[in-house]
Amino acid sequence: MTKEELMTIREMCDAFQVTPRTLRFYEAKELLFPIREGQKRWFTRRDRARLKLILRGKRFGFSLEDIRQLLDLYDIGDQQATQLRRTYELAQKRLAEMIAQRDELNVAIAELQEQIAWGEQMLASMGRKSAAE
Amino acid sequence: MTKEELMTIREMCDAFQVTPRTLRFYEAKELLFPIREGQKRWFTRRDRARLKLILRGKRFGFSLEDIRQLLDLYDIGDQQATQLRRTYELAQKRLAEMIAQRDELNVAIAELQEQIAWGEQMLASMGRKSAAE
DNA sequence: CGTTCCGCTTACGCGAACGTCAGGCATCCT
DNA sequence: AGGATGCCTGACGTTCGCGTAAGCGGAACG
Repeated sequence: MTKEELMTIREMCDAFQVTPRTLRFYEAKELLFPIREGQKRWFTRRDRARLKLILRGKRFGFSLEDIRQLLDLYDIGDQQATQLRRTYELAQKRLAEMIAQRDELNVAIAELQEQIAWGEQMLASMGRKSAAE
Repeated sequence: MTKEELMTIREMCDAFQVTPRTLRFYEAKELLFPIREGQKRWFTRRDRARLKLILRGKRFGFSLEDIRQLLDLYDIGDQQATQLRRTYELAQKRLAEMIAQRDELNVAIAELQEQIAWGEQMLASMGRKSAAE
C-alpha cells in the first residue's frame, strides 16, 4: 500500500529543509513515527503531513509539546471518545489563542506601517536637504 | 522634567507583570536604559514605552535581539540618516514577515476550525450512540 | 542598635530545540 | 579487498530567556 510513497531521511530533509538531527529529534519526541526497518527510518505520507503542520506550528511560536497535542486532532481516528473530548477542548483553546494573536498582529502591523510612513517622510525631507542620490 | 515620572523597579514590575530579574536582563541586553543613580535604577517614560513594545513583540515570537533592532525605529530622533535608512529597511522586512505570518495564521485558523467542526460531528454522533450526559 | 526590607551584583541552573562530534554497521563502487 | 557513503546511536555543547540562590549595601523602623 505504502511502498513507493516511503522516503528516506535524506529525501525528507531535502523536501522540507530540515536536518536529519531534527527529524530524529521529532521522532524521539513522538511527533513523527517513521517505520523502522532495522535501523533505517522510512517516512510515510502521514509523517510528511505531520511535519508540514509541525513546521507551520513552529512559525506561530507553538512549542513542540503544544504541537504534539494539536497533531492528535488530525489523527482522531486513533483516539477514544474521552481523548476526543479533551483534544477538542484543547483545539478550542488554541483557536481562541490564535485568533487573539492574529488580532494583536493586525494592530502591530498597523502601528508599524504608521512608523514606516513616518520614516518615509523623514527620509524624503532629509533627501531634499542633503545631497541628491 | 522627568522627576515624578520616574519609576522604581518594583513599580515597573507591578505595572507590567514582570520580575525584577527580567527588567535587569533587558537592561543588560540594551533593551531598556533606566537612569542609574548610584546602584539604583530609575525607569523613565521611554523605558515604559519600550517595555510595552518588547512584551508585544515577544507575543509574536520575535527574539529579544529582533525586538532590540525594531525598537530603534521608535527612537529615530537619536539616529543618523544612514542608520535611519537601514532601520527603515529592517522595518519593511519585519512588516512583510508579520503580514505573511498573519496570512498563514488565518489559513491555520480556518483549517483548525474545520477540524473542530468535524470533531463536533464526531462528538455528537458518539453522544447519540453511547450513554446520555 | 539590631532587624527587616529593597535593591544590587555575580554566577550557576534550566528547559527547549536542536548542533556537533565520536564511533559503529551496511552497502555500493571499483 | 578497500574506500567512500549513508544512516545509526549515544552523548556532550550551545543559545535563549530568564529563575534562583548567595551575599553585600543602604535606609527605615521599633
